[in-house]
Order: sequence, then C-alpha cells, then structure tokens
Amino acid sequence: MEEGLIPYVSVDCVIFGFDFEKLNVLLIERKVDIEGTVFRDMKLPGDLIRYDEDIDASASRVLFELTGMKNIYLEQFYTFGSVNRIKEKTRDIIWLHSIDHPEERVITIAYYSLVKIESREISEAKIVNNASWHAITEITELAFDHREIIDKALEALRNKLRTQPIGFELLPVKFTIGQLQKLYEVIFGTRLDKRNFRKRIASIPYIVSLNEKQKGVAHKPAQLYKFDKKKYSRSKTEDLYFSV
Amino acid sequence: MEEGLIPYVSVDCVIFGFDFEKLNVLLIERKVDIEGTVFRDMKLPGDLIRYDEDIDASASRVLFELTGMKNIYLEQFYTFGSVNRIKEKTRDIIWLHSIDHPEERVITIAYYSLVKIESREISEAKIVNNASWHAITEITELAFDHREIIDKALEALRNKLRTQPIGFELLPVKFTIGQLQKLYEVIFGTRLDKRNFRKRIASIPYIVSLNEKQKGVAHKPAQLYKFDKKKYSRSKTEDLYFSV
DNA sequence: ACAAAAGTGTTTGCAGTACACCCATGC
DNA sequence: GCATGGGTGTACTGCAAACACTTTTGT
Repeated sequence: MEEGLIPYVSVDCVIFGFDFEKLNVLLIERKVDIEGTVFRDMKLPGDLIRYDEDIDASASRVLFELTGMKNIYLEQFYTFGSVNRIKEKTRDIIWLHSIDHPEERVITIAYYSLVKIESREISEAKIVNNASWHAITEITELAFDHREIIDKALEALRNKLRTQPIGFELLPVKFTIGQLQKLYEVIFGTRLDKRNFRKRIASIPYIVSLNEKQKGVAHKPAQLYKFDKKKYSRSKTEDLYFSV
Repeated sequence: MEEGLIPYVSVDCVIFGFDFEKLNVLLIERKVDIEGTVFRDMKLPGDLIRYDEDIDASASRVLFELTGMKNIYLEQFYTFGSVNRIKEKTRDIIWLHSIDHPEERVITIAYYSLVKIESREISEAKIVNNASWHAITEITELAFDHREIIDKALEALRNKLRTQPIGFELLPVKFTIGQLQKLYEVIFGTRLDKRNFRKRIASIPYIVSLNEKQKGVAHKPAQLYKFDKKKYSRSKTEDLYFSV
C-alpha cells in the first residue's frame, strides 16, 4: 500500500452526467481473476484518504486524478461503515488481495458530483481509466456495496434539487428549456407539463435568455439560456427556493 | 487507549430534547487543567468506533452508555474530517493528552438523535455523566468543532422535518396540538398561526385524538393526541408528505 | 411533405394565509 | 376575577394542474 494513507477510511464518488436523454453514472472497470477466469465488473471511483488531507480534498483529488478537472461540483452525502461492507462477496475479497489491500475494514465517505458530460476532460478520462457512463436505470450488480451507495446518492441529489438550482452543473453553459425539463424528468422519474414548466422557469430571475438559438437541429431551433450565478447569489438571500 | 478501537474514526451524537419551550442539546462537561487552573467547557457525547461494530451500532452504543436507553431515534447526517479539527485550540490538545489519546487526527461521523426529555433514563444520565441540557439558542463555544456539528445537525433536522413526521420522537406519547405547534416553532424559528396549524393537523390521519384531556394546568385543559404508527406506515405509501 | 421538438394562454380548483373572539381551568 | 393557553370559521389570494394547436427547421 502507498505511504501516508489512512488504512481504514476512504472516499467514493458517484459522478453523475446527463446526456439529454438519461441520467448516467461514471464507473470504472475492475478485473478479478477467479481461478484463472477473468471476471469483469464495475466500481465507483474512490481511494483511501491521505493522512494529511481533508476529506473534501480527498474527494477532489479522486476526481482530479480521474478527469484532470478541478472545481467540480461535489457534495458529501453519507458515510457507509458496516463491518462487512468490503468482504461480503468472494470476488471483492479476491480483488482486494490482488491489489495488496491490507485491511479487513474500510469506512467510506461518499460524495456525489455533477459534471458536464460532453467536456473534453471527461471523454479522455473514459479512455485512460477504463471508465464509462452507465444509465442509472440499467446498472447491474457492482463491487462491494456500490449499488447501495448510488441509490443513496440519487436520493440525496433529488433532495438537494428540490430546493436548490444545481441542475445547471449537469448542463452545458448554454442550454434550452427543453433540456432543463428533461433533466428534471429523468432525475425524478416523472413527466412534467411543458407549459407549466416553462412558466415556472420564466419566473426565475437567474435563468436568463441569450441572444442565440440552437443550430443544426431537425426541428424549430430553441432559444438558449444560461444560469446567471451573480443574479442567483443576489436573490439567494434565503427566501427564494427553486423547486420543480 | 482501550483495545479494539479504530484510532482514526469516531461518532458524535447531537441529542435533541424539547422541554415545551426551547429546543435543547444534551452536552457533557469536560474539565481541562491548563497550567493548574481548571477550565470547564462542554462537548458532545461521542467515542471512537470499535473495530468490530457497525457505525450505526457505535452511535447506538454511545447513546446507551450515556442514557441506558435503546431504540432511540438516530440519524446519521454528516462526517467531519478536516485534518486539524481536533487540534485547533490549545485546550483541546491539552485535554487529548490528559486522556492519553494517541492520534493527531480523528474523522467523526455525526448523528443526531431525538429523545423524550422527561424520561427517567435521561434524568439519571444527566447526574451520572455530568450531562446537562442547553438551549440551542444559547450554546457558547464548545470543544473541538462541536459547535459546527450542532449547527449542521439542526439544519439536517429541519430538512428531515420538512418532509417526515419525526417530531413525535421529541414529545411524550400523549401530547397536545399546542405542544406540537410550539415544537415546530422552536425548531424552525418561526411563529405559526394557531388556526391554520390546527386545521392542518386535523387533516392528518395518523394524528389521532384520545379520550383524554390535560390535567392540572392553569387554563382550559387541552385535548390529548397520539401519533399512530400503524396508520402512518399505511399512509406512507409515498404520496403523503407531512410538512409544516 | 413529413417528422420532431419549440413555443404559447386560459380556466379551474385547492391550498395557504390572514384574522378575532369566547372557553375552561388554577390560583 | 384574572391570567393563561385552548379552541373555533370564513373569506381572499395565488399557485398548481389540466389541456391543444401552430411554428420552424432538417431531411
């Protein structure tokens, strides 16, 4: 094991990305050699915490090492610490041996983060780290308790999104109302009425329309909007909620 | 240090209690001998995690050791892990030495819990452990980052209470609508309209009135109510929210 | 011309809000 | 008899929900 790590505590990151159709999670491929046969499954990006780094810094580091990006939206949401969480499945035990992991027990502090899926850094990360996007509705069994972690991350994301406008972190800087609506629909698993949604958006001062329209789409091009951070922090004086 | 503890990870418990007037937190007195002068302040109940116990079990154990009670309402809400959180103040460092604490760094998983303040166990715990109730509005500087932990606990409690009927954990089994209203008022720091509040409560099926009234009060005795757990779990089928 | 998403207003009902007076008890 | 909290009804307002057709582009 690398020096300077606390052997008992890790961070794991649930990285959400939105491709205008589904909500996705970025997962890393893991290969486990079980009696000569290679078994492949997926895991969350994560790492043990260093002795001299704050836990938030630790999560940022994991993201940076994976994507090369800094200043990604990051939120701690839960800590998973049952005694057997990393040794319930045979293939997890074998894999831990294969990477010389010394400990029987690891408590993991879980974060979720929101990234713009089409960014260059993310595309490169996928290639370098055997990472890939998986629709949240189609995730099968993962390493350790990572499935449970993702479920809880989604719940936390929904709760946050009910009161705070963080959906923009998942969209390009310039986006359409249709894309924003679709985002809410896939995260909450509901259908929303187009006219009511647009009415609501129109009433929000920090979503501002640009003098620009979509191009190259096979339908009436949509007006582009951006999230105005300055207007938001001004209005944020705590009585304005954003809920959909 | 006691055997079998993970030296890097602890739990801390923010125990809320409601005395029909204020929201309180149960704190433990700490004595620090600073160059011959005894300095007193307060800390949250907490302990290092045992190597063979789940983290939730660890929090339950802390509560049991303090109060002798099991099945207390308990909710994990955040993990505090900055590198210097236990060594920023001189008196914290001195105190850690005095109890032979071997580590420089401790990550703490924080829980809040809700107790019925007038229960016999709680009264005894106060005496045995130098524990006492402190109004949340009047807490001064505490050990380590415990003030920050309490602030975040209150925020988490508010968020939970916005969507789930957990306020009953802070009230006696039989309570009045006035007490319930006061509870919401002190937790959210607002004033509520009596008639509107009662209307809302009347519409909630799992708050049921008993054939019993308050006794010995110097005003018109109030109707007593109870929280009906069975009716709640039946209605809980996910569309009914309780928000005030 | 056709497919595909953008864009637009009105009506209806329900839920939140504001508001003032009498009642039962202990001291 | 006075202080204290308990208990009650109505009117208004504003937001949420339901709902269908025309527009603009690419192919």
